[in-house]
Amino acid sequence: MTGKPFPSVWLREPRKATSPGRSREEIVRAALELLDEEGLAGLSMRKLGAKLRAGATSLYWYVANKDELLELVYDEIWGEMTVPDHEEVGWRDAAAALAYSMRQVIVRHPWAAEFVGRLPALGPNALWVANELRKMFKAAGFTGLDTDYAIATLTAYVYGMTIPEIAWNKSTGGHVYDADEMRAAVAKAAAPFPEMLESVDMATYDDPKAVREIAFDFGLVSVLDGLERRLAT
Amino acid sequence: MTGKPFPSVWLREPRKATSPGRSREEIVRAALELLDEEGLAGLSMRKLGAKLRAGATSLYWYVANKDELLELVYDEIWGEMTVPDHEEVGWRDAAAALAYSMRQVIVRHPWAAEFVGRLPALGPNALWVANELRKMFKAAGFTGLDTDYAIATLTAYVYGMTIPEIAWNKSTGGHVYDADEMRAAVAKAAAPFPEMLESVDMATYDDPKAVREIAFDFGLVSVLDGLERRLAT
DNA sequence: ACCTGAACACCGTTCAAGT
DNA sequence: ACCTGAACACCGTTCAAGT
Repeated sequence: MTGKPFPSVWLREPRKATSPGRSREEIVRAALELLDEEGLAGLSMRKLGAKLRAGATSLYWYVANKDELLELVYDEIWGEMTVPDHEEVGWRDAAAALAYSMRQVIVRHPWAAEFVGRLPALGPNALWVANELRKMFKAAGFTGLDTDYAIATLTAYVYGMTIPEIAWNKSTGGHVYDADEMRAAVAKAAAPFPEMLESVDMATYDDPKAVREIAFDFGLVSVLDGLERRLAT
Repeated sequence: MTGKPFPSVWLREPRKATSPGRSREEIVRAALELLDEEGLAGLSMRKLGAKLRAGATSLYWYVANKDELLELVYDEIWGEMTVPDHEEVGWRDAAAALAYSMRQVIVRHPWAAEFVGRLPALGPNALWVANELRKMFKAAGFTGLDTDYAIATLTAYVYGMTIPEIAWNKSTGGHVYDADEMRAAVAKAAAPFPEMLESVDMATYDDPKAVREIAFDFGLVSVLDGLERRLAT
């Protein structure tokens, strides 16, 4: 009963509802900007302080530490999701649209890809999205724990497809590489594995962005098909 | 033709095949130990140097920088995968077993969960696993780019299911919380979302580990069913 | 060929002191 | 109630100097 308290920003009261000068919201907004511009490694309390024309240590009045600030910013991005009305378009299209939106949010905030493995999404916006998914899958016919499993499966797919894609983007540094050059590099790396070479010859490196879209679709259809099959039995 | 070189450890030659005193392998092994014990944030070049009874800066002779070292260690863990023979057990069981093994590897090295979003897995061990998956899916009947898409779908599922699980483990700090306490916390957080409360009443928090195993199975079966359906048409 | 220590430009966070 | 600067214990990395 009186165990350790579960540690998360979301279970503590904010220091104040509002305040005249700086505020939690202002800090979170500035942090989000800095993260989008410079990435997770580019955010420091000192830089953030400077951006707000304040001493780095002033922020500690509004936020317990950097991790807590990141939790707040992380939840912020899930507020950007566009969630379709499943009663209009049907559960399957709604779930697919939500998956696309989720992918978009992560692509728009690449630092989030690194953050998924660090702290769980427990903020109000994340809960809102989870709840919308729940409504969709319940409408689809899932009951009991199966609803949770179905939600986890879909979101897992989106995370797992998007996170390594972001990692790839980072390693190429946003720079678009020449298709032939890329092919040559992959051919060299894949040399010990003859089965892999065939895919190198293919169109993959001419329009990587298009291929990724198709890949995402392929997997999404597969996952939704698979989930639908759970309903039939 | 003469564009920027694609930047990755794997495309450069190591400084030397072997060396008498310290070696790349020794450094990578020590780094892996440190990462497993203290996590990604717990690894510093200084600590690693101390562990090897060397100055922190000595390591820079074997490794260009910390990121490159991490790339090397990251590949190391994919060498721990147990890959079944698909000709013996059939492609579907083989793919499932590989998925379990992948999950195990990440659970065993939680720092990897954070790393997936940072740099792509391009090392020899990662390529080996990818190639094994390729053989399985080709045996299943996939052809052309569909083979790549199927591989991406399965691995995405495993990553996406495992990475947030690790994040959750981190936030609870390895400490196992009382089921009732947990229920109360979730109930509070989920208060604005009536649809979510039902799952709080369920058995989820009594044996979270078991529930996660079942969830993983549920999703894995769904994904494999969905992929199998791509073959039928 | 390999290793070292000093040095530089950074970090997150605490805390006494100010207004 | 809010903000500050100094201070502490850290970082990754460079580089001239040693053996």
